[in-house]
Parts: sequence; structure tokens; C-alpha cells
Amino acid sequence: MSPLARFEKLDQEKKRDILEVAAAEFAASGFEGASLNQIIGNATISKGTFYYYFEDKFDLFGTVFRHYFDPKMLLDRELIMSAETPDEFWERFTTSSHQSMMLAVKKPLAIELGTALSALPPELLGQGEVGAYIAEVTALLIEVVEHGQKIGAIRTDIPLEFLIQIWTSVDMAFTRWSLPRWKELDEKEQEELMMLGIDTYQRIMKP
Amino acid sequence: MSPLARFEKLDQEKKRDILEVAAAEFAASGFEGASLNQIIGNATISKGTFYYYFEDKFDLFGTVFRHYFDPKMLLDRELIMSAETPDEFWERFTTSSHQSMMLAVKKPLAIELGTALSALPPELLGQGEVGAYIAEVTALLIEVVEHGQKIGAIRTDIPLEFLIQIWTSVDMAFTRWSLPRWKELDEKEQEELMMLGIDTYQRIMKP
DNA sequence: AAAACTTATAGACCACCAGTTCAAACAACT
DNA sequence: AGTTGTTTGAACTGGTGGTCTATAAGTTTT
Repeated sequence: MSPLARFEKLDQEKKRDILEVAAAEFAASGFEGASLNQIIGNATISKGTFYYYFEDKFDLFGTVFRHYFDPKMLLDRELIMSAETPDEFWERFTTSSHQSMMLAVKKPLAIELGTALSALPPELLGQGEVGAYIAEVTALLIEVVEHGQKIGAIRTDIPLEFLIQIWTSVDMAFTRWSLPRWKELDEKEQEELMMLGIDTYQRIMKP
Repeated sequence: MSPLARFEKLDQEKKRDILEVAAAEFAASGFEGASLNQIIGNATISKGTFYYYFEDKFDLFGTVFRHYFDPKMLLDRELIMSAETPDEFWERFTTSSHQSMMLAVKKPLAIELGTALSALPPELLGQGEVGAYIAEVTALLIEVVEHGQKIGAIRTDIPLEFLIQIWTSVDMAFTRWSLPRWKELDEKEQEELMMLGIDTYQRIMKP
């Protein structure tokens, strides 16, 4: 039986415990910086047990990531793809951004995990679940941006991948700025901050 | 005599050798990931010799960074501060960006070192030469942006530090995109790409 | 010229920590 | 009693950054 299958049918509680501990460690120290010994120590399982349930450290990272990171934290594909005019596009983009922020506020660890992901050593980037996830998200972003271009909501005078790179880096900057402050803000201020973010995206991406 | 002083009066050639090897290693693997053993191996000096010339690994990083990274790769302070109208501001900003790109093309390692710097463990961020450098650059950016705001070249409806964070992340995205492609482009294409970058900065920062 | 002292270099060694393997023990169920 | 699934922790391999002692080379003092 594969480690993964074994892990799946483990006690709900123990599973959650391991995932939480590992997520915290990866979020705090990144993939390479995270200490396996620390993780199994905090989760109170032994070395042997760990390797009974996971292939290796990277496998654990993949499992944790998949568990915590919902692609909806980036974009609501269905919603945006249904837009047919630029106004619709940006209106739905706004709604999607709101959703994303709500999810991010609920799972702040996920953002840190995303940062850990983007700092992964290049030789691992294509491998395992993580590699599949990256491919999936890249395809998603390209699809959405291309659709935006087709209906005239997004500029076409700039290479697609370049635009996506700028956007993701701004997205990350925005999220990392907003998240720690979010709870301190009242609803009106939250709305203003959100609109500031959306406005920035539009400034960058509109034709 | 301090390690630094000793290093200063070492053979020009040996000095350059050590700095080059160390820069390559830090650029490739970041500060934590870089292996001191690898560095002294490639520079063909012994452990003892290394610790005769440097306090520790972080000291080496600081020395390398200072040697490779010119703040002018970010901005030409004097030039931009002399602007008195928005048009002047953005015209000089454009000139400054050109300069930066020329420097970056000449010293591609410096960009990677910048990335290594921004991934430094937080407890080191304030220390040593590196800490001083970060403080210096932060002050520089604030000064320039505030000046831009005063003369109406830069928007004021968004928190200063937030704006700077967005800008630096876009700057990094732009540089990382352009640098590998730069040499393949003819002069006209280079100019176009450059203007694309400037345009993006303006979209984000203009009122 | 010899002795004393300084500067520079080498590399063995240290304590520590990493991720991983494995044989043995334990628990549950047939 | 035997079989299967689960857990343990010691041991292993291979690194890390950093210390320390011995020695070689160079310089100054006697």
C-alpha cells in the first residue's frame, strides 16, 4: 500500500494534527528551511511513522499544499470566463478578488505556503503534486487573461507571460500588505483597500 | 587588525577571485543555501584563511553585496530629485531607468544578489553592512516618491509604503523578465521593452 | 647571523543537524 | 499461534558553519 493511501485512512484527528504542524513549519521557514525533525517533534510522531505515511519531505509539502491552497484564492475561473464585455469582465474580476481575499483571511497560512512554493528549488518545481499544481494554475491564468484580451478587457500590447508575471507579483505584494492589516480595518476601510487593489490591477492590465 | 582591513590589502587578484566565486554561489543558492565549503573550495583557499579575512559567512555576503550592488541600479537620486514638474519627473525617471538597465545588463549577478538579499532571514536583515544598505535604500525610495508626490507626479491616494512595495515588486518582475532576453533584442526592440516597463510604472504611480 | 615576534595558511576537528533507512517490537485480528 | 498493519528510535550518511592548533613565511630586534 502506498504511503499516500495509508495517510488517507488515518484518524481524522491525527491527520489534521500533522497537516497543521507541517503547514505552520513550512509557512514559517519555507520548504528547505523547514525542519522535518521539528515537524515530527511538534506532531509527536516518530521518524519511522512519518516515513510510513509519506515518501519524503517533498511529498509532505505537496500534501500540505494541496490541503491548504485552493486555486480559488487566486481566481474564480468560471465566474470570470462567463464575462462577455470589458465591464462585465472587470466587475466579475472584482467579485472574484473579494472572494479571494475572504479565503485568504480565513487561511492566512495558505499565503505563506504560496510564498514557500515560489521559493522552491527549481529542480523540484516540475515534480510531484506541486508540479502538477503549478502547471494547472499557469494554464488557468493564461486562459483567463486570453479571454480578457479577446473581449477587449485586457491590453494586448505586452507579452502574455510578462503580463502574468507582473500581475502575480503585484497580487502577492497586495495580499502581503493587506492581510496583516485586514482585521484592524472596519468594513468601509476594507472596501477602500480592496478597491485600491482592483484599481491597481486595472491600471496595469487595461488596454 | 580586523578581518576586513586584512581583506582590503590582499592581492587584487585573490580578492577578485574570492568575491567572484562567492557572488556566483550566493546568486545561485541564496544566502542560507550557499555553501561556505563550496566557496572556499572554488576559490582554493582554506577554512583558516577564510576566517582570517572574514568574520563569518554573513560578513562575506555583506562584502560581496557592497561590491556588486550599486544603488544606482535602482534609481539615480540626484537626477530625479532635480525634477520640478511631473513631465520632468517622468522624463528623468525614464533616463534613470535606462541607466539602471545598462548597469544590470553589465552585472547580471547583482540582480540575483538582490533576490538573495530579499530572502534573507529576518533576524539578519538589520545587521551589518547589509542592514545599513537596506536602510539607506529604503530612505532613498521614500525620498524620491515623496518628492514625486510633492510636485504632483505621483498619486497620493495610496499609502507610501504600499506604493513602494508594489513598485519594487514590479521592478523586480520587469528586470527578471527583461534581463535574460535583453541581448537577443536589437536596439529598437530594447527601446520598446524599456518603454513598456516605464509605462507600467507610470500606470501604477501616476495620480 | 640568530633569536623573537608577526602574519598568513592549512586542514583536522568539533558539535550539530539534515533527511532517510531499517530491524525489531507492538497491537489487532483471524 | 500466526499474520498483518503500525510504530518506534537508534543508526547512518553526509553535510553545515565555525574553532583551533601547528606550521610556514616574513619581518624586526638583538
